[in-house]
Amino acid sequence: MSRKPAKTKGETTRSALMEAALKQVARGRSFEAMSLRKLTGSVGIVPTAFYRHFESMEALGLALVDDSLRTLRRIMRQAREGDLAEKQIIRASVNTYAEYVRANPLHFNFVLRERYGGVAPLRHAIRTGIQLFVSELATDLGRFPILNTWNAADLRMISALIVGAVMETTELLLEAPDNDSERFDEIVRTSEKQLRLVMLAAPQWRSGQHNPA
Amino acid sequence: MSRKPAKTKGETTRSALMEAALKQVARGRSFEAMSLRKLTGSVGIVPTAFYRHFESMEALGLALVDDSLRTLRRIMRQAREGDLAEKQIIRASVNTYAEYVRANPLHFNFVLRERYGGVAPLRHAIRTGIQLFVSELATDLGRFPILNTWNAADLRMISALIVGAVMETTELLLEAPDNDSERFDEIVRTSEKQLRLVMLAAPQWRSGQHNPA
DNA sequence: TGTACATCAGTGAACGCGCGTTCACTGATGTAC
DNA sequence: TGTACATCAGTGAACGCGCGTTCACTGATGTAC
Repeated sequence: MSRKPAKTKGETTRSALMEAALKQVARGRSFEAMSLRKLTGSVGIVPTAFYRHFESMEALGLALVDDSLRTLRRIMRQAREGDLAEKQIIRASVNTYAEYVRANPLHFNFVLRERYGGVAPLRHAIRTGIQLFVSELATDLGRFPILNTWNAADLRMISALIVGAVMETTELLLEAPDNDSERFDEIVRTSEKQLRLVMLAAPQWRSGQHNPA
Repeated sequence: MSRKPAKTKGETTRSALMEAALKQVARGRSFEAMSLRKLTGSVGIVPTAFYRHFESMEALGLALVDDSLRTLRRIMRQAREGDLAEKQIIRASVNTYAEYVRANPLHFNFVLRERYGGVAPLRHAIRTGIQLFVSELATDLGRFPILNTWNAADLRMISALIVGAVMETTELLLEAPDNDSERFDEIVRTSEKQLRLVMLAAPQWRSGQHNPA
């Protein structure tokens, strides 16, 4: 027996509630419009039992944001530990990322949808999380040879451009039918091209060229 | 008296309902979670009078999508009629666009939010509309000297990259406080830089360079 | 210009329904000694 | 190992509330002649 034994009954119900909520969002329902009664019904408990696990729907939502952002942080860390010098770094990163999205569709979907959702605390937590990614990516990009002379503002600018493009790509990946691997490859190749294009410009960038201070 | 006389009472109530709904969405409420009773209450009519103007909430939503996409189409057309040869075309376009967003925040906000919303028909109508913009932009970009040798797939690729970046910019513009013109300028300048960066890469792009067929 | 009628926008009572939340309860599992 | 007690997850009745929608109505505005 390990020190982390099987989940207690309460823990499994708790995660069943979270998973059911993620699936509802993936089916198109916004978290704001989700009903506590339907949610508990779908995991086979009585409505009042919900409160054994969460103080409120909002608390459930914040737990989902936490989990989802943790998933995103994991792929960021993984990318950061990759080989900077690798020749095909863009292709490798895009491939890794796309596989990861396919492996964790519910978390990526939740973040993309609820970033614009109607529940303010969730929306703000997600926005803050994404802003953090943009900052971290900016720092990471600054370590690339072709970008290490860039100032902080420009690194953030290119970082925001990349994050925006990657979010659109993620959207497309999530929409693609699960079994359509041709569509999947097409999206991945387009995303790779977009990043290559952006990076192609980097060496000749001069920050103020048309915009002298 | 003109040939287009003052709106009838019904027409003003109808647009009051639409405007009130747009404002609710701008305040953070998602359209899916909006209540017919609160909406009618906010324009000073009884709930049942709603049906004098729309068959259902969904019909209201679709009317809002129509209006909002029309607003977007207007700015696209305006951009298309601009001078292609103009030296500072990127700066001019970004400035025009940003002013336009500031002048029509409710429509832009509605499109950005409900693109991910929970009401499927609205979401799909918006998605289709945006895809159309991407295609049109691709066509327009193909007329630029530095891009006129590009193939259709690559034009769509760069077009999607640009639309993604512009949507993120729009998001930032909508979030900025109305009176903070410094913040407004900062967002506009960053957007301009992003587009300049993308265009800087264009002349040396070779479609298959790391991806031979 | 006056009259008769149709259309239109809004009213208010009423309905059945699903909602979140309260409460006192039950029975299973875990812990102390 | 056995017993007593505490904790925990789930139950089910009950509540008051806001919801969308129905219906028959009213009174103002528009139209035909």
